[in-house]
Amino acid sequence: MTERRVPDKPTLEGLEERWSRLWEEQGTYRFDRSRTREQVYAIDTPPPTVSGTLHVGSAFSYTHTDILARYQRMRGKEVFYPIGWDDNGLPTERRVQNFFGVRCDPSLPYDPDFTPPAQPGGHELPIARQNFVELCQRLTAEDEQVFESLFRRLGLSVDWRHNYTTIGESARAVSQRAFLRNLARDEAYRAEAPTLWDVTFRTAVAQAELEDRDRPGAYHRLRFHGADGPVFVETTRPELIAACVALVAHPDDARYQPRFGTTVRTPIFDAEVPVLAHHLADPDKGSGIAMVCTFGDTADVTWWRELQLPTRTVIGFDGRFLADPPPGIDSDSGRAAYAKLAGATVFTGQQRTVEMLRESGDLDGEPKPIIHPVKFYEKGDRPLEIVSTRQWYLRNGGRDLSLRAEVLERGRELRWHPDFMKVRYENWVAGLNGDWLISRQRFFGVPFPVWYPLDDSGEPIWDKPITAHEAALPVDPSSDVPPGFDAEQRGQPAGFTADPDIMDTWATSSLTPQIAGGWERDEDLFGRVFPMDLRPQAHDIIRTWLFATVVRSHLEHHCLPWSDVAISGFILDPDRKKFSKSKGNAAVTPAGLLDEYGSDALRYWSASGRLGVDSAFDVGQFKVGRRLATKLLNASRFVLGPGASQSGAAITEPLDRALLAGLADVVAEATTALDGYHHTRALEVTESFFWSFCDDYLELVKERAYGSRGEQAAASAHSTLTTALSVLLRLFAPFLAFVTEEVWSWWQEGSVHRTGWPAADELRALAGDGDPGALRATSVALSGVRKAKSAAKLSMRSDVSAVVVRGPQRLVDLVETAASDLQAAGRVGELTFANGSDEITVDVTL
RNA sequence: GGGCGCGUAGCUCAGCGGUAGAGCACUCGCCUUACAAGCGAGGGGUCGCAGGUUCGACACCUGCCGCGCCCACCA
Repeated sequence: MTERRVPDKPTLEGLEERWSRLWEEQGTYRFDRSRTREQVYAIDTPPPTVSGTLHVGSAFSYTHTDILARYQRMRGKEVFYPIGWDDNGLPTERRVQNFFGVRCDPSLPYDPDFTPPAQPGGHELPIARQNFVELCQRLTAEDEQVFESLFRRLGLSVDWRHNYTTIGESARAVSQRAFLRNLARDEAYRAEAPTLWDVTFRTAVAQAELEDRDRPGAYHRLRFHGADGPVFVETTRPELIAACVALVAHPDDARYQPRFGTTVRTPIFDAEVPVLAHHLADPDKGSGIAMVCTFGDTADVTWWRELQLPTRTVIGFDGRFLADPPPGIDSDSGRAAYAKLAGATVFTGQQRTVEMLRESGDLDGEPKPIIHPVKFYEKGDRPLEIVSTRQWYLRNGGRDLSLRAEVLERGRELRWHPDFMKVRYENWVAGLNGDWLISRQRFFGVPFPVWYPLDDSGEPIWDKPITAHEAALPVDPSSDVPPGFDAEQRGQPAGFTADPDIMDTWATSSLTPQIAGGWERDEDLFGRVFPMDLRPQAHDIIRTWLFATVVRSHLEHHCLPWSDVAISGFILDPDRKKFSKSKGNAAVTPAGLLDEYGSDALRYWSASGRLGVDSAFDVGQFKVGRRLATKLLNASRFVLGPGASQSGAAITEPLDRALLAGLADVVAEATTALDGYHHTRALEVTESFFWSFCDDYLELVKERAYGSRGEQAAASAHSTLTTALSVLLRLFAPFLAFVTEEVWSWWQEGSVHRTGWPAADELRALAGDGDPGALRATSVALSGVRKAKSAAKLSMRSDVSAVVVRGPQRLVDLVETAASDLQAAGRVGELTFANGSDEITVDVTL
């Protein structure tokens, strides 16, 4: 046995610093890339958005992943556990804007000597795109340091050498390469179409980034003028009358059947629009006839497309009314009315429109206030508009039903933990209403590796894009020159121009298995890790990250990107609302919690949350976790304390064998649970066994271990204690990474996290004929003795003159095998046994 | 409107066809050579409601109620 280094006063303080440093120095979690795919367990870790502070919910779910990683590593798998930072995209842009008080103005020239203002001023300072991107890189680099140190402190067993960022060179190259291949296979295409548009950020957004929010609105009942009398239409968006291109009612609606094929004139603007039939019109909504505008909502888009209506655009990219009226408004009165709206915001435009409607008498009655859902960009704070723009799309099954069936099938192939989360994927895919819009009119992201030739008058030829060579990736088309051109030809007639857009951040993060795995960069590595084993993530991004990753892998590799997905729940406020840091005291930030309770306590709290289940934040679990970790230190000190040198001795005592037999059952159950991704169950059975190990077994064998019954009986106890401790430490290791490593280091060589997971059959061999029931029954008897002392308000140390143990013969026999231990633990003078009722009871004579 | 999940002790949650469980909180004890940031003992629940299946239901089925979330072309 190796030398023991058991401290006199074991403590949790300082363990995190010490062990995270040693793990790094010793390369404990380094991936051994000589292993084959079959020997590897590869994890596609979510790259967190580095936007200042980590949410407790993230600490929660990242710990789930780490538990699985540590388990697989102990099972003998070589775990590929990289991590990345999601730094590209709008969150970073916003943070940079606020942090430095700047905004990106792409029309400005690059200033190589630019330094940001020391104090952000009252208004945002416009700076060049390149200067802006440099600030983004500078700030994210700082944020990433903070995140890395926090994750190390959490004890995540990632291999930090495989760190990547979504704005980094390899991520840009992978994103661009995958895009070029999509383009070559006609999976990516460029089209001009009505687009969901955020007027604050002035960018297109995708269906997956929408959310509904309830907002106040009002039904306005408008009078349209027809040859056969007025038609009344109810609308929440009267300001779009100028964009009206038709009225639609249901084909079966008798009220409007006579009108089909006729035209009416719009109020105020006096434009002529047809009355048409379409099955999507709902006779029960409003007056049963809807005003089709270009574009008020997605239903308008459907009608516009299916009824082949003209386009009358009134809202610009900035969310304001365009300067000139759309086609169709020809009368002087109509043009005059429009002039009152030109340049106004949507809100103001509505107010002015209502005023004009009142004046003209075309508002029937008063507006009826309602609360109704309005579509927002999830990161925006103004309602989305729909404008017609030219954008890049990626086919994802939104339009092509056979592709949709394929990606649905991929979803079914995937093993979901928990299984019911699969429904969200299927709901989402079934509800897709278009392909994936991947271009964004923003600045800090991966540019499209594409240029356009300019014709002789300097206009881009959009349908003849010039693509970069894969070998040149990553490229920045705004500074790099396309194949076959000179730099001087940029912007010149017959020259070229860069695609101005960047990719949606999900267009990059949907390729994390390829980025982390070295696709087309390190094919040897890629072959050892792809397709991966596990995608861990939360349920809010099933429709984005998970789905998009499945699509990219399906298109490029014709397979799933991973075999299993583990979905973590959310952490909610104690009042069941979504957790908000703003309520905030520092103790609910991960750093604050780590300061107060330590990593193992935080890991314990995380581990007690099942996959897929949202849980209320409860500081109680932190206390329990910390107590467990402390208990582990103290119990280990006893097990490894003086006299504990006879490990390896024969385990002869029935009680000892009973303990090991029970532990074998625990190992079996924990193993099954973890194999099935039920980490909470594994922790629960281990923890419960451990507490009874401490409270009952340890107390029962204490005297014997001190030598009260001679060397052989003591040796049996010590051998059992050290064997059990070794097993328990390994069962706890995935959960309590620090304290188990600390105790392991007192008496073992190497890291507990690189030792083998315990085997139930080896323990059973040691346990021989041991019966777990013997320990259970003896514990019940001991408890009876304690109860008698407690009722008499005596110390547990006080002597008892006589005890009779009664119960069914079989159980009494089992207790009798541990008679001396029971006698010693209970300080019982005379111990006798008798047949009795159907359970163990004790008669105590104090 | 459709779907998913949840509703068990004051709180956070396990359980699951055979007489209700844990931790926290609470009460009462105990300085006990691993641990007083500890240990021992105890009180506390008609398992959301109503039907049904069954010898037996907290568990299975049906319907309701409540909470949360996802999805939906929401004029």
